[in-house]
Parts: sequence; structure tokens; C-alpha cells
Amino acid sequence: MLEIYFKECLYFTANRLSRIISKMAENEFAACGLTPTSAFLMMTVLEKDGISQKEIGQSLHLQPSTITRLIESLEAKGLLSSRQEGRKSLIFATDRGRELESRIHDSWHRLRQRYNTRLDSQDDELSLQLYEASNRLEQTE
Amino acid sequence: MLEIYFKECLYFTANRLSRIISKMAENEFAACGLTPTSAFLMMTVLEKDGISQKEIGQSLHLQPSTITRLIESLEAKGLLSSRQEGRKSLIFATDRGRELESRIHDSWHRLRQRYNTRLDSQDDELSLQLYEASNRLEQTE
DNA sequence: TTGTAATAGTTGCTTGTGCAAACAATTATA
DNA sequence: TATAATTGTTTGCACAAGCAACTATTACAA
Repeated sequence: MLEIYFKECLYFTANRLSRIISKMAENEFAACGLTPTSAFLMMTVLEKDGISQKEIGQSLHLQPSTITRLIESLEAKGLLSSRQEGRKSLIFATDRGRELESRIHDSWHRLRQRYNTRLDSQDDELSLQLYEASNRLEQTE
Repeated sequence: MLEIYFKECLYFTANRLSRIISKMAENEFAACGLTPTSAFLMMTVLEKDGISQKEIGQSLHLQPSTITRLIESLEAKGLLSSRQEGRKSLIFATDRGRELESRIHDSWHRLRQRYNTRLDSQDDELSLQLYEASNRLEQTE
């Protein structure tokens, strides 16, 4: 049975976990009409109004093109607005965006509760480990 | 700085890790002309010739529709063939598919080496933890 | 001061995966 | 037997994210 070997492979297990937990997150953040990543982007802007796209990308560890599109869709929803400042584009939350803040945090909180109760043990210990692992893997070889 | 909180969120960290390690895996398996998931599917069939699509899905923890498409593309490459047996479809490796076996395992081995040297410490310990976490999260609430 | 390099963002395209509904084959029920 | 329920696979569609190539702006060097 190959599965014995598959589960020792970080590629395999990290992707599986990612799929499962993404679905949980989609369900929770649907309560505020956002995809998980959009919700994280909103939180980032709400925490630092007028942040640049580049900084957002660095916070979320996502490529610039992905940020462009996420912002585009959040502007379309009337939750963000942007202002061109030279070559950079600064992002602001609209009033409607700010109104959503507490609901986003609620969803996020519910999500963490939901998986923490299921994992009971090390809760965010695991998460920190993954963060560390990512940092090490990202170093250019 | 919100990032402090983001990295305690398993959704956030699991997805980041998944993106990073998927890219590593893509690079390695490109050596045998496969995407990582196709490579895993090939290994699954090579280990049990004539396996059904459903079983493959269970091994890889992927949805039936995804399996259908992966097989479709591997058939197009002449690496797999399928035979309808009642309502199930049984999957076989072709000669060309079997010839690839050792190269796939080589790529897989290189991948694991590459990330294990970068993580030095717990290597597949972490992977097993992720597997366990996935199992717990998957239980219907 | 002009020409080159670096930086920030955008656009077109591709890929992997899922969901929901459809379909086909098989088994169970009445 | 005929109809219903179940099971396995397929199809159409959607979405998140990346890459590579491009544009626009700023910085630097000769």
C-alpha cells in the first residue's frame, strides 16, 4: 500500500490539508460574502489604510498579479478603493468595507475555533511550525 | 502587524506551504514530464494495475471528477489505458507508463531530499502530523 | 541630461481542483 | 418483472493562483 509512503511526503500531506482547510474557510467566510483570501486582504487593508499593493502581497505571501485581481473584485463590491500615487497604487477601505470588519473577524474566529476543537492538541503550534517550514523552504537554494 | 496573527492561522500557513512545496514538486516531476499529482497517480496505478478510479481517488484524496481528468490526460500521453468493467473503469499502465516508473521514483526521492535538507529537523515527522490533522478535520462534524 | 536599470502594477493565458448535475450500470424493493 | 435507489464515472462550469511579458514610473550613472 503506497499510501503509507504518500503520507510521509510533505507535498502530499500539505496539499491535502490545504484543500480540506480551504473548504472550511470558504464556508466560514461565506457568511460575510468573501472568499478566505479576500477576507485576509480586507483585514490587511483595514489594519493599515492606504497600504500599497506590494505590501499587501508581502503580508499575504501572494504574487502581485493575484493581488491586482483580488483588489479589482473587492473594488467591484464597493469594499475597497484605490488611488494612484506615482507608480504605486494605494488601497483604502470604503465605509462599506469598514462596516464589514467585525463580521470578518467573527468568521475568522469561528474558523479557528472550529478547527482547534477538532485538533484539540497543539492548535496554533502546528500553524507556527508550518510557517517556519515555509520560510526555510522559500530560501533560494 | 497582522502578520503575527496570520501565522497562527492554519488556513493561512497551510496554504502558503502548499503553494511553496507544490512549486518545488512541479520542478522535480517536470524531469519526467509530469505534474506532481499525475506522478502520484502513476505511482498508484503502477503499484496496483487494474485499480478502479474510485480507489485511486481514495488513495490520493481527490474527487472523482479530478481523477477522470488526470487519467484522461495520462491516456493522451500514452502512459495509461482504461477498460470499462460494468459501471467501473479499471486503469492499467501501458508499457511506456511502466518504463517511466524508475524516473518517477527518482524525482520523488529528489523532492523529498530537497525539502528534508532544508528542514533538517523533523522531516517526515511534520508530514505525518499534517496527515493526522487532515484526518481529524475531515470527520463530518 | 539623457539613457539605462530598477520598481510597481497590469494583462493574457494556463493549471489544478472542486461542485453540481447528468448519465450509466447495478442492485434492491414492491 | 418493473420501478426505485445506489454506485461509479463524466461533463459543464467556476475559481484561486501563478507565470511571463508588458507598461508606467522613478532612480542612478555617464
